[in-house]
Amino acid sequence: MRQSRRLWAADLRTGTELTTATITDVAREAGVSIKTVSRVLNREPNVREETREAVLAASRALNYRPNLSARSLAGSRSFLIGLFFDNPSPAYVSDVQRGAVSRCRESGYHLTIEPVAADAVDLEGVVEQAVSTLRLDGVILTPPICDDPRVLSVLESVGASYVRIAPDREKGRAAWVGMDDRAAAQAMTDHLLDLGHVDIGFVKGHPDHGASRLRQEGFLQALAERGIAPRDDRIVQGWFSFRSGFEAGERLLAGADRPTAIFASNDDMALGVMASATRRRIAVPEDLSVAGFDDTPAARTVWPQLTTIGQPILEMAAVAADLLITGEARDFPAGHPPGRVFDFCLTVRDSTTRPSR
Amino acid sequence: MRQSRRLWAADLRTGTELTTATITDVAREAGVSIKTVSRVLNREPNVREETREAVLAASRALNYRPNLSARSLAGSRSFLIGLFFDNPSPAYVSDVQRGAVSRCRESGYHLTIEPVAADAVDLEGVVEQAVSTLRLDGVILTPPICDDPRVLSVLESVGASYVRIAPDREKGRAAWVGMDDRAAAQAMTDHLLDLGHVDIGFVKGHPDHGASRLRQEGFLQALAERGIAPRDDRIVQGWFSFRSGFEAGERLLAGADRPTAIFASNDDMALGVMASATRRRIAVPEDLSVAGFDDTPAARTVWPQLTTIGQPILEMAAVAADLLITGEARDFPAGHPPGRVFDFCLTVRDSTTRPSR
DNA sequence: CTGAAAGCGCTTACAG
DNA sequence: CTGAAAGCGCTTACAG
Repeated sequence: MRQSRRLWAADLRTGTELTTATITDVAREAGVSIKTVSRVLNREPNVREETREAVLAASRALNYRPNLSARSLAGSRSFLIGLFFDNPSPAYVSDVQRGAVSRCRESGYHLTIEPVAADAVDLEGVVEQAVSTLRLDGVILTPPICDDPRVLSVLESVGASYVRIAPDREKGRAAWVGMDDRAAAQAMTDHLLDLGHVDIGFVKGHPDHGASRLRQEGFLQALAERGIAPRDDRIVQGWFSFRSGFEAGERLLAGADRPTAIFASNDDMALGVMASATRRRIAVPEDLSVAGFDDTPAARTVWPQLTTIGQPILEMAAVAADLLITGEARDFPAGHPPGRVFDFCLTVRDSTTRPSR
Repeated sequence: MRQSRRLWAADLRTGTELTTATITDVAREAGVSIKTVSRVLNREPNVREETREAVLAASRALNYRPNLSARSLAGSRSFLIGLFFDNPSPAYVSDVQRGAVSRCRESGYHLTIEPVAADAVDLEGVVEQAVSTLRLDGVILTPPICDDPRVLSVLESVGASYVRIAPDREKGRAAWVGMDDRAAAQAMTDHLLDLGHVDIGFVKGHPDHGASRLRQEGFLQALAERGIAPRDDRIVQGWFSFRSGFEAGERLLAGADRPTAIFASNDDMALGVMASATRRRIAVPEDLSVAGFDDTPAARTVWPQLTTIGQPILEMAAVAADLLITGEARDFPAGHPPGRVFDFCLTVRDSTTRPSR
């Protein structure tokens, strides 16, 4: 039974398109078989240039849009990539989305999103359901989801290929993109040391995030290379939140014996440190240099603007999508998945300067 | 020809699932026809409870996941909703996504995203391409895309139903959800007046956004109701950016004749005003009360925390998805689409207090 | 309350 | 270089 009514004649008359042209319509218009249309659209070889042009012309004339459901059902690809995330930060997620979509568009792929809670009881269920019903061609994972063993296992069990952004462990398990957090933290510390600071406070990140450890290592490494012994009371635990940064600032800035600079493991905490300084009438950067990490939009939304570390998140996400689309994320020698380290960018703004004492 | 190999026996042996069960497998397992399985899964009536349970049991046993592509190709629904946005702000978009997805999950829908540039040359093309190839069941539009006549036209021409979030004009054209910007701005102004402020500065929003006009009207209305004549030099143009807020602050706070409170049309500008005050050693809130609008995360990431207006964005987005899923966004009397106004929330924090003079 | 048949719009595997 | 046939996994429309 024919289920949808075609109204080409009517369409031409009224100017309205109630239906969409199918591959059959294009084939008829071009005077070829649907297989040939399929060849042209999929850029398969062995099509005469003349035939090819006729198909393209017919396709354009009818404003043909291949039906993704049909392609997916018949073929092995769904042209859908899934992004699973548990909001590290809206700005970060936004960049990941834009980067991934830009690459997807080049190849006719689309991006579906699945915001999830890292501590959800049925996290695996949500992942499995989405991958199976949508037949996702690939999955992109951001921290901390990218390090959840349950998620990785379920993806592998259903045979889905995936790329991890900034994974912390088991990098030999699947494709990934990331940056060198340790080197970046070291570079920032060097920046402060170069300005003349020798007494630098450090606010640690959330203990569950692998990046926290690496950033601290980079900080200590930089000090060590200059022969500076770190003072235990200058290193304070934080949780990546504004409030934890504020509290760290209160501790580090109490009393006369205080550091001339503070390096916080992310921007939110750096803003907290700045707020604490403001409250104590300690001028930034004149009396205290403050540095962050991440280059969030907020880094430019404070006074003075924050010196921080930026990552090419758009590009990292685009490459993640690329690994999925090209199939590189699926086909790799066991234990040797493709991985790529991106450059960071040390952005010096107004919150750091030479020490006044 | 059979194209995919089924390896049930092997699966059982190895414990790996290389294939996914289909409706045929479930039907066989339950001893019914595929039509009956379809009925149960789609919650259609006329199925014996006993049969129904057998199907459900078989479905669970085989871990059956209906293939969305097949459902979409055969039926009239794709179970896909598209979200088109041009980043008003990452935090806003993030909330919209989470709200929409939460409602989608309840009904087995998924969300695809299409970040677009409002000034893109081929904006219509991107929209048309996505809607046609994905067979989107519905589209959600955020400002300023929701007011782009080209986008609305192309959606209507392909017969897509859509819901606009916070549209500014032609509300009779399609379904929408929104809030009362004027009433919210009036409430904020009343808050400042109630504290005892009579000389209040106002920073206008971006002239292209409908909300800007409404917020200014609310501000003026509140003053008018107390018989206070607005001073022209107390109203400054802004562009919703931190920098424009900072510059507005510099103008409003120069000299001794300055307002005791400033109401900025969004949080970013309010933060700019606060930065300007800090630079001028004007204490907030002691010497100057500052109020914002939007309740962005940054509102709590400053010192003092910002008094502002919050919107139930999650809920608004969930209702938008609901209107699409239930079909209410499609079937409505001409010129009378469903629309819903949500309550705002005046959140008083630390940046506003009684005037000191 | 249940099912057999046809069809959705593509791709795959072959044949020529 | 091109095409006819079969099939992907569902829903629709109909019959009983």
